[in-house]
Amino acid sequence: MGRWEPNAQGRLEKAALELFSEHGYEQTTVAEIAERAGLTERTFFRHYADKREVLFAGTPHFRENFVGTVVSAPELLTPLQVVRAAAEAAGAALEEFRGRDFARARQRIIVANPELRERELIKLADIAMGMADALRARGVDDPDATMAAELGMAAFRVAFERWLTDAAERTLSELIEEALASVSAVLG
Amino acid sequence: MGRWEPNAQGRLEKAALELFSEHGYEQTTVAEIAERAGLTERTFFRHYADKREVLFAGTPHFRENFVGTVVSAPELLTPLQVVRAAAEAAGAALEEFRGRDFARARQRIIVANPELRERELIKLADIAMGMADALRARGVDDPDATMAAELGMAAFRVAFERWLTDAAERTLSELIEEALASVSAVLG
DNA sequence: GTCTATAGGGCGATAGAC
DNA sequence: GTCTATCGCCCTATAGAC
Repeated sequence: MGRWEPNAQGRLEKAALELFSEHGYEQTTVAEIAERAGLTERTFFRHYADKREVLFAGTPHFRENFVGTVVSAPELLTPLQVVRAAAEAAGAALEEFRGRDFARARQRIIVANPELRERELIKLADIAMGMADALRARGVDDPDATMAAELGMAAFRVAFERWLTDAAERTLSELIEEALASVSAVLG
Repeated sequence: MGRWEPNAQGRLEKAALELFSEHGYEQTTVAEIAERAGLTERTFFRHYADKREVLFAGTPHFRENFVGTVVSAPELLTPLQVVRAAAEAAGAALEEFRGRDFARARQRIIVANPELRERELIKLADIAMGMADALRARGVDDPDATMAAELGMAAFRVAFERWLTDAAERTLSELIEEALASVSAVLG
C-alpha cells in the first residue's frame, strides 16, 4: 500500500454527494468535504476547478458518448437520426454506468441550487455545440446543424427528467423517441 | 437636489458595462464599479444579488415580452405559432429598446466569460420554462409544451447570434423564421 | 502548504423623504 | 413618527497566488 489511500477523487465525490444530500450544497464547505474524504481543502481544489465541479466529474465521459456518436455516425443518416442516436447512446451509458438511484440523488441536489443548475446548463449547452460542430463537419449547414443539435439536447433533457420522476419504468431511449415525436406533432 | 444623485442602478450598469469592456469582467472588481458610479461596494450588493446580475437588469422586461405573449396569444394559434410570436415580440422589443450596438457590447462581454454564459443560460432556460407553463395553461400537454417552448427559445438564440454577427441587416423576426423553418427541414 | 484578495452576507448607523 | 437608500464595519468561504 502506498503513502496515500487510493482513489482520492472517488472519495471526494462520494463525500460531496453525501454531505450535499445531508445538509444542502450551500451549507456544506469544501473543508468539510475534504475532511470526510481524509484530505485537505487544497487537495480538493487541485482536483476540481471549483466547488461545483465535484458533481460534474462524469461529464467528459457523458459528452464523449454524445458527440462521439455524431462524429462516427453512418453517413447516410439524416441530422435528426444522428442526434437521436447520440442522445440514446448517452442515455444508455448513463443508465447502465451510474443508474437511476445515483442520477436521482445527484439531480435532487442540482435542481435545488441555482448555481448548480447554471453549471449543468452550460455543460449541456457545450455538448450541444459539440454536436453542432460535428454535424457541420458532416456537411450540414447552419442553421440546420445548430437547430438539430439543440433539438436532440432538448429531447434528452425532457426524457431524462421523465426518466427520473415517472413511476413507469420506461427506458431513456423510449422517452427520447417520445420527446422527438412530440416535435413533429408540434410542427403539425 | 436630494442627498443622492438619482438613478443609482443606471449609473452602476453603465459603469459596469464600461469597465467590463475596458478591462474584462474578471479583472474588474465590484469596488471599482461602485467607485465609478459614485457609490460603495455595499450599495452595489443591495441592488444586485451578485456581481453578474448587473448585466441582467433588463431580463425581467425581456422575459415579460416572451412569456406575456404566450399567455395572451389568441386561442386558435398552434403551440408553434405561439412560441414564434413570443420570440418575435421579445426580439422586436430588444431591437428598438436597446439596439444592436448595446446588444453587441453586452454579448461580447458575456461570451468571453463562462460565469456570465452560465447566468445567461439559466435566464433563458427559466424563460423557456415560463413559456412551457403558459402553454400548459392553454391546454397543451407535455412533452409538447416543453418541446415547443424549447424550440422557440432555441430559434431565438440562433437568430439572435446571427443578428449580432451577420453583416446583412436582416431583422430578428426574419432570422427567427429562418431558424424555425430549419427545424421543419431537419425533420424532413 | 501558506497567504491573501474578492465575493457576498449580517447588522446597525445615518440621512433624507413623507 | 415611518420608510427607504446609502454607508461602514465585521465576518466567512471561495479560489487564486506565491
